[in-house]
Amino acid sequence: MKSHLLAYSHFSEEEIAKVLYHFEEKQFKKRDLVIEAGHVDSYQYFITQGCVRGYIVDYNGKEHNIAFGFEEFWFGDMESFTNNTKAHYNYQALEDLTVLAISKSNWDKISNEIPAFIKYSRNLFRNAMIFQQNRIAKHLMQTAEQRYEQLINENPNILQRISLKNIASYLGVTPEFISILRKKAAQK
Amino acid sequence: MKSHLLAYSHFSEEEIAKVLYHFEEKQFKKRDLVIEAGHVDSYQYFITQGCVRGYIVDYNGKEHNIAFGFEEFWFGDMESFTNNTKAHYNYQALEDLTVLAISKSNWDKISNEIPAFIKYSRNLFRNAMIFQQNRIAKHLMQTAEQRYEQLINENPNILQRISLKNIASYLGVTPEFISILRKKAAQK
DNA sequence: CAATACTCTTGAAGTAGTTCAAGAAATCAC
DNA sequence: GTGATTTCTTGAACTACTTCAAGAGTATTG
Repeated sequence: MKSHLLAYSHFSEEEIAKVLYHFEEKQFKKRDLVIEAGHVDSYQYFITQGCVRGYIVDYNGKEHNIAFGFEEFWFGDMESFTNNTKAHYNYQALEDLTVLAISKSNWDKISNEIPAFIKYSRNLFRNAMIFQQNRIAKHLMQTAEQRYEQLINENPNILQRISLKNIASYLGVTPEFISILRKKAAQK
Repeated sequence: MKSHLLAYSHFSEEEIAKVLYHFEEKQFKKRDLVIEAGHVDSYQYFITQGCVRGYIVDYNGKEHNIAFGFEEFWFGDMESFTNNTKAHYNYQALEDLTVLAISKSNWDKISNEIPAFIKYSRNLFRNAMIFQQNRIAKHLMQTAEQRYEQLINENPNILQRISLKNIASYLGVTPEFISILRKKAAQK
């Protein structure tokens, strides 16, 4: 299962076993918080089943989704993980969730013992960086309507798993406005 | 000069020399394009003097700044560099510019020969990823006014080096609107 | 199988930010 | 140092998106 993903870099069989050995499987119920803002969280999580949303709460108590995660995605509060500081972001299970969790100490241990793992994580980070940069660019270039249409074109199944409200928050608009867009699209 | 930055990871003296050996210094005039969208660019650039803007051009021909770079910053079109595809972004010198450029082949060579370099680049990517994520979060949470004030509070010297127009584009608003905000702030 | 609580929609009124046009101030080029 | 170009400002009209309120539909809970 996980080895499939580890085709991201070049690992030997023993290395894969060694890596996998350092993960622990954890379960969460729908609506549970995996990571809570304000607390230090020294884990990274790899999703094997279910999905999550990452969000931040502003000074008015309003939530803003910054990311979704599905099967075979990594998530975690990277700043908290790296610097042992309090997490800025919350991560909540949107469905019953199974993850493989790895602690910072195990992460560092593997990094020191298995060079391919550093390469693997570097590739992960690089791809995440590219993704985020493209997301910012889209935000600057496109209207809410274009962002919504592109999102559902590129992820046709997302509507089955993520509520309109959460999609709206991710796109940076109100759910009401998405409703208006839908109506408009239906009339065409 | 560069060794200062290489304090990011642990390098021996020889390793630093070996790394530096693979860079070439390049000069650009103010307004020159270092990277041109639509062309493959297989370099990463480390700024020793000057500053740049990264931007993308939309279907209406409008430019949107996605990043600025100053001394001791890296920049490059990571997607083009990694996958040998055409760059999506342009990078333009905003002042006369001196960079240390490293080709993809030298980058890969160093990565294979010097494990500390992979660690170094992984840390760079990780920090970039955190930065971008925080930028997205700010965009979702804050008004243009808050984003502008935070930007100049955190980078008090930026106004001396970056034009209002370019700052506005980076923040995702029109220059006219920044003018309005300034007037409003001055009246307080 | 009610009761409660979310989710999505609709509409009317409001606001943050845009567009266009034009002028003043600063910078650049020769 | 003068003409040309670019930068910043101002104002008036406009629009993309928000807010608030209320109702219908769908899940979730005991």
